[in-house]
Amino acid sequence: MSEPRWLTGDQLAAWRGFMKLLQRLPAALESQLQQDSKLSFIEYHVLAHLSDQPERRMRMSELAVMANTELSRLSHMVGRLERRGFVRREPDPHNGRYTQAILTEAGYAYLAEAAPGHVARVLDLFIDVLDPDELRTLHRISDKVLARIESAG
Amino acid sequence: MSEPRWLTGDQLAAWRGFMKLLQRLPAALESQLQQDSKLSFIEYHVLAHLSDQPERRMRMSELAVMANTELSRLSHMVGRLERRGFVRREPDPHNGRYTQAILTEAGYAYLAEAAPGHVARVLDLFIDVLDPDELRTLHRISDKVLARIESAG
DNA sequence: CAGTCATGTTTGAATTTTCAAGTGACACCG
DNA sequence: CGGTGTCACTTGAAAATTCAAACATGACTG
Repeated sequence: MSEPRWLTGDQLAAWRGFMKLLQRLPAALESQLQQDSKLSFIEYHVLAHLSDQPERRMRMSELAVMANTELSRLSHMVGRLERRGFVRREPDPHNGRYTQAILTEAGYAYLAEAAPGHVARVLDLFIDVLDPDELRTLHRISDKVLARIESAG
Repeated sequence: MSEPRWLTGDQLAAWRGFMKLLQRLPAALESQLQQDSKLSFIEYHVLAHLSDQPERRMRMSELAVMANTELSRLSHMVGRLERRGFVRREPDPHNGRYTQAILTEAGYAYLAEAAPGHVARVLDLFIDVLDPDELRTLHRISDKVLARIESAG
């Protein structure tokens, strides 16, 4: 058994800061969405992804990937959004195994109302704080780490 | 009502990538901890912060700040850790309003088992993927965004 | 020194998420 | 075509989290 390797002081400080960000930024965005639109971060993104789609509809499993969530969680979540009238579900006419989630008119309207406030907060708390170079670096960092996560399984 | 501002293409791409990271990195770390040590990310950090403390004890409210969590959640969580024998609680002898969470011997031993695997994963998925310059930039980014979140309330 | 107040923490109920098992549609194999 | 299998999704129960209210201790006030 080899001596386990630990983080250097700089690495630890950077990691701690980043972890704090990991916790605080989503919380800050959630709180705005919750307050102004009674939506969670993920619910917002489910609606947003649907609205980007040609027919405002998408398979549950695709949607799960896009929203970075598990199918089961999505299924419960879409059930709730359905009860609110924002989404409805239909079996895919071409293949009954698939279910399509469809953004309703009411859902679209609701999203349109919620979006500007959310985007404003993303700009205010995140985008506008960073200079273009930092944003570029962060983008590269994200891709690198994500690639590593993929390959590590 | 002014035209709401939106993100540029580059900004959007960077934001999307970063959001994905925000979702995937904690999930990847959690899954290792869960698998190898039956601890959630936050539970691990609660134990870790306690172990860093002089007497391996800390007030609940301080601990909540360090672990970036709300007091209520922490209280439930410490209750669970207590049932597992890793932590115990005592009222602060100097001021009965405060509660101190105390890491037990068993909790310390358990953490000592869990730590190397977790650290190895942080190194593997995160630290080792980035060069020192990127890590420095990320550290600066984290501090800037966190400062903005603080000041925005 | 009783009464009110503020603060730190806990508690229980409601909501959400996770986990494991269940269901239904299609594909394939004999 | 009848099984058997697999895939996409749903469901229900268990676990965790959030939310609001309760509680306890000490501080301040008249």
